[in-house]
Amino acid sequence: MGLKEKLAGLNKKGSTLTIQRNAVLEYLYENRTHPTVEEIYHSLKEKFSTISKATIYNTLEFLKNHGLIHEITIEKGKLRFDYEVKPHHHFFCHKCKHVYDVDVEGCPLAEKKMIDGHKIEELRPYIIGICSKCLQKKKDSW
Amino acid sequence: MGLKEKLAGLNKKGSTLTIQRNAVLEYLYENRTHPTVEEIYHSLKEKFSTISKATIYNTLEFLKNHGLIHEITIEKGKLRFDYEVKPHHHFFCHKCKHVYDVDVEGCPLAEKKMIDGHKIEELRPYIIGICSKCLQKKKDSW
DNA sequence: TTCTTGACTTAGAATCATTCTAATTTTAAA
DNA sequence: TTTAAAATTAGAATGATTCTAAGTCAAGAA
Repeated sequence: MGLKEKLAGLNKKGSTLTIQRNAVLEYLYENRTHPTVEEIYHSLKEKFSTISKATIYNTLEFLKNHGLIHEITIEKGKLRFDYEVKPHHHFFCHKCKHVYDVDVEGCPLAEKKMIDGHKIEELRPYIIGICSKCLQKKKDSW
Repeated sequence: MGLKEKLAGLNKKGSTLTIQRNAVLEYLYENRTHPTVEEIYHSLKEKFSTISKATIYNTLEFLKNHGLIHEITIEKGKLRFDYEVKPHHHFFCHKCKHVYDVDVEGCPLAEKKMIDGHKIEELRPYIIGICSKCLQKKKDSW
């Protein structure tokens, strides 16, 4: 979904589109690197010197609850966020700590609404390993 | 894999089977509820009053690195651990914070060693939603 | 426009989870 | 036994997230 479309959805009764919320969503739109909260905060702080970390957290929670962004819990102890909400897999390299998007066809859960009587709201298919770049680095060092 | 089998594997050169490590592994064997670090610590503290949280963390890391247990990062901000290392899905209920085991047949990643040039070491297929019990509670309150 | 009310933002404190440190204890091997 | 390496311990330090209370802003009513 485009940025304008998402922003428009926020400007309805019950929710306010503030410059901070605009800035966070725009940052995620432009940075598809699955940034951490700290990265988002640090970058926005340059533009908006008074922006608070609490606002970053509140806004990310707000955007998540409106289904506009996804939370990623692939790395222990810290949150990352993703502008893309269409179902896709994430690959985490435990060497360089990068998160890669991966497309996997034929997931049997893709269209399911329920499993074992539980209501499915979101899929978080994570893959852990060593990424192609780090594999190459290792080869080079031989 | 049985508990004895896992314990035996630890008693080889390069690794020591201490009573603390024994206790942590045994706790996970007996408690398949995907406990948090705090839960493990709190419970073991009753048996071994001097056991340290650092030991819990060290031991969990040690057992994980030996492939005997799995780390679960399904809930933001805290680690959980699983005695079962055979591939299976986890369902997290964001109402009651329980983690359920779920079997999903036909995962296209099941046998894959590589994807997009990245080396796959571990799959963490997480599902988020509302569990059957919490759905029932909601119905009851109507 | 001005007023009012509720929603949002802010800075910093508080909390919670995890890691680090340095001292002590335990273990395995000589 | 003795010794050296490995493991454990208590508590401090760090890092991430949440909370708090005060101040600011925005949208609708008068």
